[in-house]
Amino acid sequence: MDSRFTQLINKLREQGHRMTPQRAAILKAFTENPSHPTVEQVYEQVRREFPMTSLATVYKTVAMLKEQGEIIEISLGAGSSRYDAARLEPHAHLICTGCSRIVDVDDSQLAVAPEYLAEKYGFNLHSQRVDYYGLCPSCQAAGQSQNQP
Amino acid sequence: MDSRFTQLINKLREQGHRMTPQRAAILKAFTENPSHPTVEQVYEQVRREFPMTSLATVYKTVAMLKEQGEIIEISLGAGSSRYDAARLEPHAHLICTGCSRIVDVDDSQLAVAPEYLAEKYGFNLHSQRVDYYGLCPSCQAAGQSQNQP
DNA sequence: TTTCTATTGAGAATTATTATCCTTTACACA
DNA sequence: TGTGTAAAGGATAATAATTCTCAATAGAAA
Repeated sequence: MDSRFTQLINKLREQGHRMTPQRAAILKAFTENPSHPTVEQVYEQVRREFPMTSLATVYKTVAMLKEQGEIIEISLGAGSSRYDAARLEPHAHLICTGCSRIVDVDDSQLAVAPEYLAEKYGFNLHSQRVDYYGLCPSCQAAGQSQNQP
Repeated sequence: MDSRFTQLINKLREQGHRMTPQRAAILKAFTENPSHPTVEQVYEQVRREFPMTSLATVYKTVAMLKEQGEIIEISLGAGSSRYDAARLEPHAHLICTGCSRIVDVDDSQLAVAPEYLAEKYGFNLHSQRVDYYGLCPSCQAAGQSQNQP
């Protein structure tokens, strides 16, 4: 079974997108980083291998992935957006308001009722976002104050 | 029983916050507008009554309300954040990716498992965000394309 | 009233993201 | 293996949202 990275490369190629070394490195960075990185973080990572890469290229790649529904944007209101391209199956996030850590949560209990809502309100749903905000164990221990999301 | 607006005014007063006419108007605009307005929209509304009000004042008020946990920010990645200060009870949103309309959803089925997660992952949760993205009935009828959130 | 300090207003500054525009290059096809 | 062409890249300017700054104003407690 192919990795998410390989699958994504193939899918994009089939759709007629060109595969440049920069683009492949960006895709690799996004799909293989489980910490929900920012554009800036991916940019730094890619630059270690391709030092001439432009930040604009990372943004353009993100825009393309969004169009394809292959990346999920987690915008927290303040600072840069975080991205989740490692996994597409619907899942929830635990977001620490102390240190901004984002933890993925897989739980059958969480994938609730989109089809029920679709019927009740007439919406045709295509994606979802379920985030819980709070303090992670280490920030609780450190006695961090709770900033709002 | 007092309105959300009145309750909020009282709570803030008790906490030692001063109540200026601008601030009261901003609070009223946020708490009594059910359409999840942006800062800019509240600013426009408040200016009709107090034309000298500054946009910065609205932002400062939002920051204060965030600190108090009295407003929920819905940042959509592109454009301005939307705010929900009309109701604090946990509820979900149906967000139309065609016209950006945000519909509140009250449903017991949706308030899932925070305490369960808190235990499992050791997080101390204080708020949540449950958003479903899709097309509202009128955008479906209009054949709008589905932009990602 | 007076005093004290939170709050305001106006605009500058900052930050993230998008747009521009010219160059480079992936890739289909000869 | 070349070649044409349009997609993609790079550098930087532009835009948009939000935050900061600081002097002036005005709640509210005494």
